Amino acid sequence: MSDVLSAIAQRRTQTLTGIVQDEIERMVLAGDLVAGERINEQALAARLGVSRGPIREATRGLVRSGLLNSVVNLGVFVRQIPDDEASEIYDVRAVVFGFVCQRLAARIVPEQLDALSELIAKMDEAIGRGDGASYYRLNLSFHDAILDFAAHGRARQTYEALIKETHLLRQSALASAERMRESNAEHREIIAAIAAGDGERARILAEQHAHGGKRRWLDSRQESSRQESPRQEPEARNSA
Amino acid sequence: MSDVLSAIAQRRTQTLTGIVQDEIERMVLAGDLVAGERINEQALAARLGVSRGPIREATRGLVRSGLLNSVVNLGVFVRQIPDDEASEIYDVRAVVFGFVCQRLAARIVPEQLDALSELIAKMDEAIGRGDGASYYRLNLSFHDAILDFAAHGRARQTYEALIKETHLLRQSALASAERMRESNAEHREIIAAIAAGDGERARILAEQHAHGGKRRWLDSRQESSRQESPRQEPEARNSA
DNA sequence: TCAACGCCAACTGTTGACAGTTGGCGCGCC
DNA sequence: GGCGCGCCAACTGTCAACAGTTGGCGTTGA
Repeated sequence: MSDVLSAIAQRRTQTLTGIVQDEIERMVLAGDLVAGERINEQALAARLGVSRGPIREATRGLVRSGLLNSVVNLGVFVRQIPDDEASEIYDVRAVVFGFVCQRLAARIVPEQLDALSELIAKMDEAIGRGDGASYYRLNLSFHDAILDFAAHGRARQTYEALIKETHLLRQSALASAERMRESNAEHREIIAAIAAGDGERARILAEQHAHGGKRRWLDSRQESSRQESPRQEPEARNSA
Repeated sequence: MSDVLSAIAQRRTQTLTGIVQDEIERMVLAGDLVAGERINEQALAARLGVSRGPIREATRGLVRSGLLNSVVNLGVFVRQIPDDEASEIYDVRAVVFGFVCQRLAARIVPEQLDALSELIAKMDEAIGRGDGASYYRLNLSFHDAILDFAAHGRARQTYEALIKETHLLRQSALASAERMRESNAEHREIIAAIAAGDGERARILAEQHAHGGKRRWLDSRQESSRQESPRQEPEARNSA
């Protein structure tokens, strides 16, 4: 948090709103703010040493991008994604990821292929060590690398926006070794198709992989189904 | 414009920011604000009878959704989409539209099929009359109907966000009768595949159709290539 | 004549204050 | 004791004012 304050002090070059926006986004994605929680403007303003203006502007932006949820006269809340909508997000993510992999198959260069293979190997190692946290991180890097190499700014942007929303889902990272192994096997297949220049196959596999993520999420959800009921979130009540 | 004022007066139920946001979005999409133009906070605030706060919050949201572009200390500008990015937007739009059509093929009901066929027939009529404006409107309705019938909220949301951005492109509607005819023939093929329940084919055709839109845009762009050079827009200059 | 410097108006970034709303707490009535 | 009403604190929505920055215009000097 102190580095946040310093950021505000230092960079007068970028606007406070931008900094606050990044900070709120970070807090949400890091889990400092859990889904359904209200964001207290005054408190946050005081904590970041700014007035409520920049806070409000920042939240307005995050509302638009789907991370937050605004209710008139009650404030903004960290968005709670209903199950059916989460499912839809996975669907769209799948087709975008499929497109990206297909594109990558047509333009990948050897050193990129090496980098991806190395990530897969490292993920295997992490699974062997039972190191779920490392696997999670490597998995993100893997998908990041693919997005990078595909060099399609808009696909990347769309994909990342969707990813951020799925981060709002509960316990996204709790994966069994079995599931990790399954997932990494799919990675290997995708890369093989990309390496072979078979875009059509890469796309199909990538879509299946993303749908696998959806299935794995559903499974893990079901396992922990009779946990505490999620807190109630005020949903939009627009009369218009 | 007067109805905007009344909206502000009447509905205290929704926030001014929301109304302002809708209004700016409308102005941008309607062409009242052209790409590259700056949005004067004071002037707009005065015109809508509100203070600068709601204006700033509204613009912040639209920046996040890609319609506007903010430069520190200079203000917000109607976003100008570079050609390469426009091309990317068409790409993503294509895969999303493909997905939607594939999905629709698996769930369409007869009356929906009739509605779509009727729209295609009306478009043919419009082409026959040389009525480009009607064709444009019907074309939007057609795609809207498909999005509706597919009943996939997130795909729809993603697609519409992309559509809005392409509306920022210059002269999106100037289409020759030849292009309209070509486009509508593609519509017919897509619907035929959907009617046959052939999702795979519907998807491929839908993607080709969307890419056709990209090509038609490129063509029309090239025709009017040596028009006035687009005004310079201050682009992001984030030092961080 | 031209270039560089400095002043100035306009506008954005930010703040603090005011007004209206919401949900809860306590009091009073049944 | 339970239910309903009204008051109150907290918070959001909105506004007007202040401070800093930017780009342009005029001036001055070579």
